[in-house]
Formats: sequence, C-alpha cells, structure tokens
Amino acid sequence: MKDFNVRDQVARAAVELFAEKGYATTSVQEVVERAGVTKGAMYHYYRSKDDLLFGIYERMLTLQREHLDEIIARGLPTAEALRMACIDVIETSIDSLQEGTVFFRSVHMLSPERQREVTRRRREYNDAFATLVRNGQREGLYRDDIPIAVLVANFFSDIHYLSNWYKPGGTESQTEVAEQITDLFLKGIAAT
Amino acid sequence: MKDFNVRDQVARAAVELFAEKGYATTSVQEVVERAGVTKGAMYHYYRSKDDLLFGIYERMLTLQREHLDEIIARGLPTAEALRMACIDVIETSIDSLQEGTVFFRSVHMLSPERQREVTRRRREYNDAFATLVRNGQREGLYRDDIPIAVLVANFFSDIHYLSNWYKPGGTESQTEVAEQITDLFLKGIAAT
DNA sequence: GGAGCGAAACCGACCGCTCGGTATGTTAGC
DNA sequence: GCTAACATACCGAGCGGTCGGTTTCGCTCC
Repeated sequence: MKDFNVRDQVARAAVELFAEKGYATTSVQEVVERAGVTKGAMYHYYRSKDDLLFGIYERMLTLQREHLDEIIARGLPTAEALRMACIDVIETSIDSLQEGTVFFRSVHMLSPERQREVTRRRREYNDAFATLVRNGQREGLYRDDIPIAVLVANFFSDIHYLSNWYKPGGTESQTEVAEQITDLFLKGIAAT
Repeated sequence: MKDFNVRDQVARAAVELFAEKGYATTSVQEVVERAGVTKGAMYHYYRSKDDLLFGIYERMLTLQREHLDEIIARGLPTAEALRMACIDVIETSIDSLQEGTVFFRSVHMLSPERQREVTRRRREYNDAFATLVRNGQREGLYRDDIPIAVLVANFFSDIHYLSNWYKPGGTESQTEVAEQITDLFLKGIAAT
C-alpha cells in the first residue's frame, strides 16, 4: 500500500501553486516537483495542464451543486432554505479558499469548450439559487423593486470576493463570517 | 499632426486584449497589431509588458482615490457621503468594466514590488472607505454587531464582481444599477 | 526659405530561453 | 511475459525583449 496517491498529490500541488502564483506562471515542472513526482508520472494520469485546471472547476461545481440540491430537496420553507443555502456555500467556499482563488481568476485560461461548460454549470447553479429568491418574492418575503439578477449578483459577489480578504486562523470562525454575510444579504433583500 | 497617439493606442489595445483573453495569454505582438503599431514603437514608449499592465492599475487606483477624496472633502453628513461614494465608485467601475476585469484578475501577474504597491494603495482606499462606515457607526447609523472589515468587504465584493455579470447596453442603466446595489448594501448595514 | 543636423520616433529581424508535451526506456506486480 | 506505472531526455514552438539601422521632426543659421 502506497502512502500517497499520485493523482491526488498532483491535484493538491496544482491548486496550491495556481492559487499562489497563477495558472499561467506556474510550470508543469513546478507542479510535479511540489507533488514529489516526475513529469512522466503526471502525464500518465493527466492528459494536459488544462486537465489539472479543469479538475479544480469540476470538483467545485459538483460539490456546490450537490449541496444546493440537497438543501432544496428538503422542502423547507423558503426563508430557511435560502438562509441555509447561503451559509452553506460560504462555509464551503471558506473550506476551499485556494480553489476559489483559482476558480474566479483563471476561467479564461481553460480551453473554450471547457469555459463554456463552466459557464453553463454556473448558470444552472445561479438559476437554482435565483428560483429560491423568486419564490421568496412571491411569498412577499423579499423586495421585488430590484431585478432578481441584481439581488443574486449581490450575494454571489460575496462568495467571489471571499478569497480576497478572508484569512483562515483569524479571530473570526468561518461560521461566524458565514452568518454575518448571510445576514447582511438577507437584510438587504428583505421586503420593506 | 497625427491622428493618433501611440502610447494611448497601445494602452487601449492592451486593456481590451487583457480583458478578453487574459494578460498571460496575450502576446506583445497581438497588442501592437491591434494598436496598429510595431513592437519597436511600443518598446520605445514602454519598458516592458509589465508596464502595460501596471498602467491599468495606476489609472484605476488614481481615479478612484481622487473621486473618494473629493467626496469626503465636501464634508457632507456621513450617510450622504457614504451613499455618494458607493454610487460613484459603482458608476466609475461600470465606465471601466474592461479595466475592472483586468484589475481583479491579474494582480498576481505584476512584478512583486508593483503588487505590493497596488495592495498598499487599495488598502488606503479601503481604510478611507472604512472610516466613513466607522463614523456612521459612532453616529448610530449603522450596525456594529458585525466587524467593520466584513461590512466593507460586503460592499467591495460588489465592485469586484460587476465585470462578471453587468453587460452594458442592457435594460438597466448604470445609474439604476448603482443605486440598487448601494441600496442593498446600505439596507444591510443599517442599524436595527 | 531651405540646407544642415541632432535627437526623437520608429522599424523589423533576431536571440535566448522557457515551457508544454512526447517518445522511448525501465521497473514492478500479477 | 505482459501491462500499468513510472522515469528521463528531448523537441519545437512561441515568447519577451533587444539592437542596429532608418525615417521623421524640430530647430538653427545663413
């Protein structure tokens, strides 16, 4: 039994380095060195550098989609479901801060087809989230004097921005921050 | 009399291309071709590709800092000043959507010293903005149960995210969007 | 006003280097 | 002895930047 798995080690090293210094300025050589393997080993498991990058998107998209679907499937009241979805996605994003850095910074480095797939899946997530808000509007919970796209963007921007300022190990736990941001968002969109 | 200025043409082309396909994947050759000049001409005015990128940051940082200082200097009541600062920075950001795309995506491509300068100047802006919020807290206008850093990040995230979803020429004018986002933010931080 | 001239503006071929990817060789397990 | 899992040396393309040369500009002085 081997004490480490080449695939995972490479993926881990890739995330770290792409987050630290960017996809384009990180060479495959650097990745394999940090992973403690050789280029040959890496290219045995991945077909290209692009695969390394796309893997990050794949994992993030799948993970967040699953979480959201699971929460929606519970059939909770809209307000509870939305609150839960917000807190969960923030916490998840904090768990994957490095992935988030790469995610939002390097889409344009993917191959065109993969860019389109990422866009498509993000839109799906966006739509599912927007539906929650829309339901809340119908129930009179949230204001409808502002386009729903703006409301949703207002929340997604926080997710996006997290990796730019949140430092783990600070005075605030991720749960605290998640609740604070969610609270700010919900206060903003609450019906007057 | 020449009908165009090499410096500006190159800068314009650089912004466009860096926003479209990223700094790293844009070659100097592409930039000069779009600008309609030669590499020799470009390197006569700029010392490096990095200069091209830094110019974008320089302009954005200076512009936004001037705007904020000007608003603060008016000595308006806190609530008015903050509202005005928010709307202004959103409008300005919409005016410079492409610059914004590059600004938030390519910091890590700058030379280390320049990265540090950008960070420094952004922090200055951040602090000036935070002071406004802090004043509002003291006056009892805004909630103080959430760390000020979170409050500020909650707004900056919107600026950051703008270039990811706002499409000019849509149904909403930039003024409308600026007011909507500002309103969401201010509702969120209002004292209960 | 135009000849002369130094400096600035500009051209484009070229260079050194890095990087993603490959091809061929070697080892280990079944 | 066959296959999957690696290792290593290498290639060719593309890149940022340079450098010697040429053109244009601006000004002076007759």
